[in-house]
Amino acid sequence: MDKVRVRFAPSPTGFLHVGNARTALFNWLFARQSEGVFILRIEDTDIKRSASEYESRLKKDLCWLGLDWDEGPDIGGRFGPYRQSLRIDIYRSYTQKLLEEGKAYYCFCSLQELEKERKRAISLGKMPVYSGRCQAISLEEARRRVDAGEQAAVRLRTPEKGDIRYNDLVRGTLNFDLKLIGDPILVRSNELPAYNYAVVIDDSLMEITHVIRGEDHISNTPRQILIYKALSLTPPQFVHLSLVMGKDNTRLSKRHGATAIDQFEKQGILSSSLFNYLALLGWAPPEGEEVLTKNELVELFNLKKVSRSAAIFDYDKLHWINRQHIKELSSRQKAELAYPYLKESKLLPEKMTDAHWEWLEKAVESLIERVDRFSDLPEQFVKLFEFSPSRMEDKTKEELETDCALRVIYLFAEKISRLDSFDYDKFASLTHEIKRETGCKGKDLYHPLRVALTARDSGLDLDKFIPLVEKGAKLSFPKPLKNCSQRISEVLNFLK
RNA sequence: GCCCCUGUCGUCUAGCUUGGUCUAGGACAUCGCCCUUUCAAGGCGGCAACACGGGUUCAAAUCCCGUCGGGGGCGCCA
Repeated sequence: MDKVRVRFAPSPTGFLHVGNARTALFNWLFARQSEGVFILRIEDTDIKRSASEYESRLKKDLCWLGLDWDEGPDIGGRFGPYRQSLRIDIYRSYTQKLLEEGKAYYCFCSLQELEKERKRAISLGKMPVYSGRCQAISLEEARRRVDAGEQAAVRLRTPEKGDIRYNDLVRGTLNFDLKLIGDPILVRSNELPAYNYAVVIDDSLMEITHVIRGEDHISNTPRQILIYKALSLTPPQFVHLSLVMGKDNTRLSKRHGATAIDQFEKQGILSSSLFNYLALLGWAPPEGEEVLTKNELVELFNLKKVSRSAAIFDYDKLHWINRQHIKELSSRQKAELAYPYLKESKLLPEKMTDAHWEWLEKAVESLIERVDRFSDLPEQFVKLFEFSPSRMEDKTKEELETDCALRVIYLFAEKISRLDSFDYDKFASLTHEIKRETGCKGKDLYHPLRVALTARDSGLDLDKFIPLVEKGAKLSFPKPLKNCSQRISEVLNFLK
């Protein structure tokens, strides 16, 4: 079998979004697992909408996701250039050939005329198809008119009867009636190639073996096959992927949540998590194990097993997968990933000492399991830094005012004031004494202490909380961390 | 409107090619229980689907036909 060559061919008219990214990812996965070549080609023939900022954003996002290309703009390759705007001469030479052979013809119809015909066809309940009116104009006459400055597009002359069928790797045989396909535009009157034409020439010249793209291209495929035929070229294997939808079953868009790839990055979704989730959208691993690394996915992926029906993007599952991937990180990695969010929230200083990092590693290790993205971490850290008995909820405050609670807290305050240092071991022995002296135990003993130390009725285990607060109190933070003894005396003041 | 694609738990899916092993499996979400001084995490368990109607067959999620639903396309956009 020939070496697999696939391509991702975005037009630089917007950011890389989930749908495109998944198409790119499936192409990449297929290329890597078959030890083939993954090509990036920029389809920038729509000069009005294309912009180079988008191209660099696209490339940046692909890199972040870990989709590296073997041939493409900037890095080049044997089949360049990889930007369509640089290939205009190539298309032009093919056009001349088609025109001479009579396989294509100039069309002088105005946009208004065409629009009118289209509307009429629809109102008659028919598929709008170009009438073929300009087919009769001879090449000599057409050239004369073009030289005289008349605007003309170039159309492919297609057969009127019969059908076009092709095999789609995930959908099987697809059949299209030629009566419903008009003569497609090859070259627009501004002399730039139309999408269907440029794609065929590029895919063929770049020796693409498999065209893996979105389902929205299914109906372009017969037109493209017609172009391959006119050019005496062999079409590649086509693979049409179903589309990605939002919760309400409409095409995924901003109102469903994040859709641009860099938004996920900003939220603290690991690229390995998005990669993993995207691969699972429309495909399932044979053994059912869903949390997978890039390498495992390359190994297990099977293009033929891709689902034919549209899939809804599920943020919950993405988040769950992200959690699983975060767990695999080392403490240091977690801390480094968490830091920017915490610095941004003014919880951590600009300059971090070794002691800060050591503390942060422990803090993140304890708190990360309560969130599924790094962007949610600051609100967990706030619970550590913020201690204000006066802002306690009434319900929580009441829990402090029971008989047992009051006795426990006062006794604890008295005992802690006699210590010059505090840690969890000391906490354990104090509570042991308090239990003996007050007779309060279990929840009656621990819960008041939790509330007194945190001003909240839920949170970290105290064996994690106490060391964090005690060690943190010795470090400098934008907003200082109070130690246990400070906290208890504030609560006492508050209760008076 | 016309053409094309598609239809298994709320969601992603396994099973469908080669009917029986499917009282339809897994995962997310949800609910409950356990663990636990709280919350979270974790462990265990529950709820929950073959779109509908006809065939074919001893037997259909699996094959055939129809209906309905969802999506896409119908550009000198890509």
